[in-house]
Amino acid sequence: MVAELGSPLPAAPSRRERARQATVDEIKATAVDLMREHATTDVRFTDIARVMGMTAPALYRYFDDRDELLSALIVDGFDSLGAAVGDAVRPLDEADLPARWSAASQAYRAWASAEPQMFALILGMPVPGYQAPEEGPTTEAAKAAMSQLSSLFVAAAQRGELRPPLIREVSVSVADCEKSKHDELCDVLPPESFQAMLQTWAMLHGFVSLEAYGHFDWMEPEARDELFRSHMRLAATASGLPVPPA
Amino acid sequence: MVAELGSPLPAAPSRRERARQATVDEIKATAVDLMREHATTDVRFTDIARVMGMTAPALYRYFDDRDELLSALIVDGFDSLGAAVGDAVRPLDEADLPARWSAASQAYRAWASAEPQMFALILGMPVPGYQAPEEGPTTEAAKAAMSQLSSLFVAAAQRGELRPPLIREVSVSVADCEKSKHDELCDVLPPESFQAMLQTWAMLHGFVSLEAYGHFDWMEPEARDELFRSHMRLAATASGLPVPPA
DNA sequence: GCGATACGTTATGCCTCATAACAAACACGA
DNA sequence: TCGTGTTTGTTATGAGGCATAACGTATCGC
Repeated sequence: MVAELGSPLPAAPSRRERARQATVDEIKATAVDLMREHATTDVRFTDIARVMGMTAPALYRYFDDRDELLSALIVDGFDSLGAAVGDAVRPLDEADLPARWSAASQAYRAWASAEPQMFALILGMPVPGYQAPEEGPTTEAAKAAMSQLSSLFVAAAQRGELRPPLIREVSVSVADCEKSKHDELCDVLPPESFQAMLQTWAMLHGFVSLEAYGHFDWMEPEARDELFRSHMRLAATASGLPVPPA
Repeated sequence: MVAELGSPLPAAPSRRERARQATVDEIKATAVDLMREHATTDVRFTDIARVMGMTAPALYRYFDDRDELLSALIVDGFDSLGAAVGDAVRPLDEADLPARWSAASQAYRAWASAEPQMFALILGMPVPGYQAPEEGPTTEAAKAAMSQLSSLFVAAAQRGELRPPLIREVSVSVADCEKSKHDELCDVLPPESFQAMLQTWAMLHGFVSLEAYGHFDWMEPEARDELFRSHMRLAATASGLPVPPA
């Protein structure tokens, strides 16, 4: 034993544990592939196992039942969405808030359009068997994903670039804000800006939902792109986020 | 035969036809009840039949398969949504466009919150087996429901009360408008207003989706109500619809 | 009333979820 | 190196849903 100092390492992953984790990952990846392929959130253990060259009951060694797999996919979905937005924003100049907002919203949109099933899974109708556990892992993941958006408002506020929103009447109080589990916002953001952030999310989500579910299919892609850009320009204008000078 | 003049009557509904129609209606109503009860769009023929005191195979006399029942429910859903909005707007003063917009959006929201499953069915992720037939009955129904919203824009335009929208850069052309199958709009509405209408729909839909699927549950109902009102005020302001003086 | 049609039943086949019982592979200490 | 217990896979089995088939029975129109 050379490494007496092994204690800081978080539970050295044994060979078996790594293999198990790889299988878990493969199951989830296969499930997502099948969802994409069949354009549905309905995924069959049978199919996953067949693609993986296994039999269905083997999957129960890794997930107690279909709902548990679904929960795991939801967590991953939030992570993936949050990561997509984060990756899009990170390389940009911290001072260029319009660019960051544009990139963030485009990433949200692109993720949803690329993976409409995952999008439906995490932000659409709650799945039958699955109910979000109070304070469970999915709640945490959701918070992390959403904070990618809220951090833009915080940054704008801290830089003094956050204008008051178009709609001033405050209907969401500080108490409401705290219930949203994003405590860090409530101190920094004036209530009317927190409210504007929710409205911005609603605007973004509305467009992205309609598009991801095919309700804008009648439009040419270029027109959709332009419509989205103008929609986000409107969102920024209305919420007090900095907008590009042009 | 007293009624020789029967010909204008549209195919006198025979006793049998009425009974059949009643059964069809009961099946659909039972399906909707079960969807509501189980909070899912997944409905079992077995359950429907059990509730109705029948056996499952009997339902196949009325619907070829589950998808056909689903399609029928989708058509009904659009009709119901359109009717809900229409009923809310109809009694109001035709000149009071702010009130009509407020009532229409509230009706849209109330319908979705009362029947989140139906809402998901018609405007959420397309259901696995079901694909919207080109020019099929669901398309027509969808058009009718959406025209409840667009008619507000038309009315405003015809009364000369439609302001130019906040966002002027036109990204949706007349050609795009015509592809939306709402031909009557494209002559009356300037392109920027058609674009604004789409954005208004996206705003409305975004809020309503998030709320219907429980993502605003952390807010008090009163705060949600107020947030919605301010969101719709913003939508009207941004799109050029008349807003209440206050 | 009688023939045709519509409606509902039971019986059946196939598929999926899920569990049980069993077999092979592996890890690890004596 | 070998043996023992754990992990991971298999096949076998049962419950339940979709869908069809085959078969009575009620109802409608003439």
